[in-house]
Amino acid sequence: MSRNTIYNTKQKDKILDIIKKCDCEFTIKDIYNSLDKKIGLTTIYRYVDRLVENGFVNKNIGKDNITYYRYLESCTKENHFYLKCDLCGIMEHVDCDCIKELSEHIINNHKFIPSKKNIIINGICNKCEGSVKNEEKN
Amino acid sequence: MSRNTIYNTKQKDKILDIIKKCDCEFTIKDIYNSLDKKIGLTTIYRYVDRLVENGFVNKNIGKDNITYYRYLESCTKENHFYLKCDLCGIMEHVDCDCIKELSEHIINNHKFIPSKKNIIINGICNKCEGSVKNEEKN
DNA sequence: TTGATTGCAAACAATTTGCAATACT
DNA sequence: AGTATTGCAAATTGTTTGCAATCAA
Repeated sequence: MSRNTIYNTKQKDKILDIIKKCDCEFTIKDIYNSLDKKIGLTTIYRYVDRLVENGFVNKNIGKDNITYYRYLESCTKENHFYLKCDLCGIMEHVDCDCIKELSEHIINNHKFIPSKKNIIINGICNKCEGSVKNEEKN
Repeated sequence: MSRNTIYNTKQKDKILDIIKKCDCEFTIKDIYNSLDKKIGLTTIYRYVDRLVENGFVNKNIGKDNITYYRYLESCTKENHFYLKCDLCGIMEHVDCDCIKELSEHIINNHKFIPSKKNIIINGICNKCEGSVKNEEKN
């Protein structure tokens, strides 16, 4: 009978350790390369995927076409909110009441509980705004 | 001598046509499958990549691990806003002033222009709420 | 003891590259 | 004519799967 018990292992500990130390984006290979004693790539993929599913880690494609992950650090704290630029890819963390207000509104009016870990709004950052060009689309 | 001239071709026209008609996310295969007379996959990849580079299309990885693209044109149109359930995956479209207000706040206070097309807030929908579990990160 | 996890090798899928043929200006 | 573009086949890369061995509870 499946009981869905979760086991703690050295591999998971080690991987989470490394992830927590990256204060920026990381790739699966970054983790692999940081390991003194190697862990199977498969294991890393599987565990990081789990963290993504549970909302502790964010996953996205960089301009260079590489898959990057980010530890959404303070997931136990309230309302963490990021602005992600579609052009340069920078993800800025914002701590502002506006998000708390929005959350409450959504809960009350839309019957939906927003994640407090990873609210990410895409758009265009200040730096990139100037450089938005209107070239032809060819 | 390279002049970097850009040529218009039937293939590009056709691809852009299809992209513009999708008012939501699309994949490379979506485009390919929409074609009556086939265009090489390579060509689609190359052209869509160009659109991404030029900022006309946004690219990202979905929860399902598939690469999705979005035509950004209609950033000038209405606020499009979705609530996406992390558990069942349902993405509900919401038309509400709260998002307009938030947008304005972000523009004014955070020097960031939110995409008006693809604001997606993750969380847990009403139906799934009951089944929320509080597992560890293992 | 039981079920979860690991890690290898193999399978798979998505994307890129080389290159000759073709189309655009 | 000269350069950009196309599209096929092959190569490459990233990720997943099957499965037997191992480990945590």
